[in-house]
Amino acid sequence: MSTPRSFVDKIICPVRAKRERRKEARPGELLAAALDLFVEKGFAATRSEEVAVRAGVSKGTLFLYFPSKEELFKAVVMESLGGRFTEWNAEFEAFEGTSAEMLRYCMNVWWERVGMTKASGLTKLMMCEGANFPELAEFYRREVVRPGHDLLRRILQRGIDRGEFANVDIDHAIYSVVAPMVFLMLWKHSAMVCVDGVSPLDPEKYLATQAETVLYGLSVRAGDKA
Amino acid sequence: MSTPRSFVDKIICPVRAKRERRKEARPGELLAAALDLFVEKGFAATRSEEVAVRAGVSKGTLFLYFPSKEELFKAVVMESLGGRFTEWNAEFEAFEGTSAEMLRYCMNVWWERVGMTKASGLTKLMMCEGANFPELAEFYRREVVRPGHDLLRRILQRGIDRGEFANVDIDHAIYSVVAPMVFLMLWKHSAMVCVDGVSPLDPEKYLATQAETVLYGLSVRAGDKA
Amino acid sequence: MSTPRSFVDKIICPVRAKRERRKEARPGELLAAALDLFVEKGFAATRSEEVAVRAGVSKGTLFLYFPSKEELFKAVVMESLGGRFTEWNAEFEAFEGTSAEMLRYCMNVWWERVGMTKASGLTKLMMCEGANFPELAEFYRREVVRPGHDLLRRILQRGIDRGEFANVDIDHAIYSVVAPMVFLMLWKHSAMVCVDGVSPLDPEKYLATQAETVLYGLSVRAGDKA
Amino acid sequence: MSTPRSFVDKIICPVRAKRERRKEARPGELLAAALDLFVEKGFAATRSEEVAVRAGVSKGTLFLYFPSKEELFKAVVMESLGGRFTEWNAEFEAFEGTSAEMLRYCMNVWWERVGMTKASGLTKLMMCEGANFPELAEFYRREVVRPGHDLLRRILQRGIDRGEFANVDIDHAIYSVVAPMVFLMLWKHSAMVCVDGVSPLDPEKYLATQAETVLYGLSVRAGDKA
DNA sequence: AATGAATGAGAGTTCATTCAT
DNA sequence: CATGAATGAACTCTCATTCAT
Repeated sequence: MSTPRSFVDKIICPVRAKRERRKEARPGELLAAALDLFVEKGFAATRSEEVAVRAGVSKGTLFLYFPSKEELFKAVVMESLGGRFTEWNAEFEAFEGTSAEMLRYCMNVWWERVGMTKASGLTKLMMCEGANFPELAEFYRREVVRPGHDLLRRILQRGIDRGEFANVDIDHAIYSVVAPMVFLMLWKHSAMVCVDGVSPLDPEKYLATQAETVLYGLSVRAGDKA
Repeated sequence: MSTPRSFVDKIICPVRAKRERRKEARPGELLAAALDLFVEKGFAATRSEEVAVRAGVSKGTLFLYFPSKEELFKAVVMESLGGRFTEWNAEFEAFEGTSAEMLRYCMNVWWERVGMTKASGLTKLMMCEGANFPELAEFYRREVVRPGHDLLRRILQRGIDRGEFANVDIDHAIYSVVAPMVFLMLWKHSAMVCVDGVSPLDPEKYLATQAETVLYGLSVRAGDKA
Repeated sequence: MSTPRSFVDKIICPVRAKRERRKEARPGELLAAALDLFVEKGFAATRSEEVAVRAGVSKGTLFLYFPSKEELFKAVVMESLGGRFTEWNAEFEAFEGTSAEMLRYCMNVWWERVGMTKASGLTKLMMCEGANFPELAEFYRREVVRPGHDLLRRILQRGIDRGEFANVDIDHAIYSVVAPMVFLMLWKHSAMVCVDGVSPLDPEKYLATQAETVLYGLSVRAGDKA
Repeated sequence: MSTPRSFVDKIICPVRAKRERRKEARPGELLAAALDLFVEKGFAATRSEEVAVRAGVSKGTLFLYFPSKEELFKAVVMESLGGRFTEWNAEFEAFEGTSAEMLRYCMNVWWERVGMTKASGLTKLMMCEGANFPELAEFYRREVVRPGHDLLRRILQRGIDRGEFANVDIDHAIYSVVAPMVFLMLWKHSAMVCVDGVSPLDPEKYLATQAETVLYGLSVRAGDKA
């Protein structure tokens, strides 16, 4: 399908005539504007024209690059999340160290690259509007949720295979890792409704605590059967 | 179906003409239909006519009972949540037992009466769409969030006053109690996006664990007594 | 057609049981309420229910007495204007005095019975909304404009026949008499749009002046051919 | 057709792509269609879509140029009346001649530019529907009534200052001038209700007569000089 | 006779999408 | 490639009229 030249392209050809550069940059600017607005107002409430205006182009141009609002959203998801799993998978494939360190590292980089960025708003958005846009929900599950779970599964399996983790039910363990991440994303993007003041939650600390809790649950203790 | 009928509706007059009977039931039927649809599709995505049709009446009839979609939503919120606080407050006013028991009981009945019912979908809805409907968000904060926080504040204050709880920062403690509730509501209504199969989360167990964590944080330990 | 028991009926049977009296009075109360509201807000902008409420009955009752809003309006017109011409015609048939006195008297009683009453609002209403409700306009012309012109025509014809008035073109003369009346009605009911303060127009004086102007135009002067 | 094109529209660029040409013409076409329909049917009874269709576009296009029906009406008022006062004021600022001539000239050009054009229907409309649309009434008073009265006031004041007019109450004098204009507009647009045939009123003659009456009232006569 | 709950056509307005330029 | 004028289906809300009670 039509996901246009991604951020990767920018690295390939660094020098260009200004006009040409802008042209090449169009999709990226549109995706950035779309990400901003989708996160800020949701999918349904974001008007196509607003995206175009924020990207500095006209309404028509948006539809030149993305055949519909839904495809635009999918492209945003791929740019921000789905398209980065090959990179992330490779990074973790090459990881050397204990599986506990690997899991901690995973949660940390997740926070840096997703949790604390606008991209986390996309997950919140899908939780809010997924039911109204089944095709988007399915796409998100396929391109983000599944690869994410698979990555975690490989980390956990590595730990078990190496005898570092207890032989727990992996699906259940995945959820233990994912739950605090999801909670953080929701809290970050929706807290204003439920608390009057500012959220007194320190995400890094919260995440570190949850990581240790999970790791404790995964630890091989006396009496466990290998 | 499990939408709790309003107090008034329970006082039924057994013998009545058909038309009259329907009239008495209308607001309740409309509120039930609205709750269903708002929770299912969100506020913006729910069309007024759908609510009417699901309640078995025509578009116009809905506006006979509620002057606008926003007022309908407010009525749903009052029926399901806001209007029940006087009852709940009275119940807790009369509570006898330790403050720890009181807090545990609070979280349990919250789950039974809100968390596990459709009403929990309203909180999720507000977190998702609150930014797009500021008046509704303000209403929700005034009629649900504030009374809820006040109820918790009284429980915590009682514990502190009786020397059962440490002299912690109450606002912070309220958040500790509310956070897992909020998380559960969001999880329950959005899990389909984040997990492939059924969520392996056991809400009661999760809630019980969180309650004990909070209570541990509130416990008076040696060396405290600021 | 269904013009219901008119005001006349009230004179006929003065003593009645209270309940019965109210019943009999219904149409009159509805007509009074309708006149008020039509004059105040116009025909299209007056809601049927408002009329019913102001008359102290329910919406359904209104349609029991008048099959539609248009028929209600016609009944109001008949009650206030159209139905009074037989009485007025008889009164002028019996008039003794000069035709000039007759014309002055005509304009004076018009002011007392129509111009200064709410009924004058109906003429303004027809001028404003007549184009949108052709059937009402036709009805109004037939039942009010035509009889009114006929009455004036007879007065003028009497004056000419008796040699009191010059042998002018009667249709044109009718207009000379009607114009200031229409002007007064429009001014009375619409001035607020065109002047900031209160209208400084004294209707009686204005009318008297206009009457003398018209009479001067009708006067038989030297050189006129009889 | 005789709707006066706005100043801007007159500056036409003879060579242009068809689409572009249409776009330039759109607002004017819509305003012309709106003026027609508002005058013909009134504000409330004119449907937005009708205006669009008469201008040869679709419903949506209307709202591309005017954000609401009320704003459309205001634009029509400005195009036809409110926006022309700067031009008219300048014209009268430059007037040389007696103040009596000035007043006669004022009433004459008013008839040519407003009274006999469709624009006069807007005044009739405001008198009919002003009470139902208070914001429009206020706008009309501010943008049309007030500037009109101010223009007249300056003429009258000039006459008094130059000793050409008696030192009368100016507000009262303004009304004397305005009243026949208002009457003419109402008569013109509503005569079909009040007369069977064609109105035998000659507006120019009527206006000239009224002008002389007013001027007589303003004339400085022996014994005045308060 | 009287009620008022119910109806549904119709109004103003929005916005994703198309396409002539 | 880029534009932005144009479209029209869809949405919320109103109100004259009906009819079961």
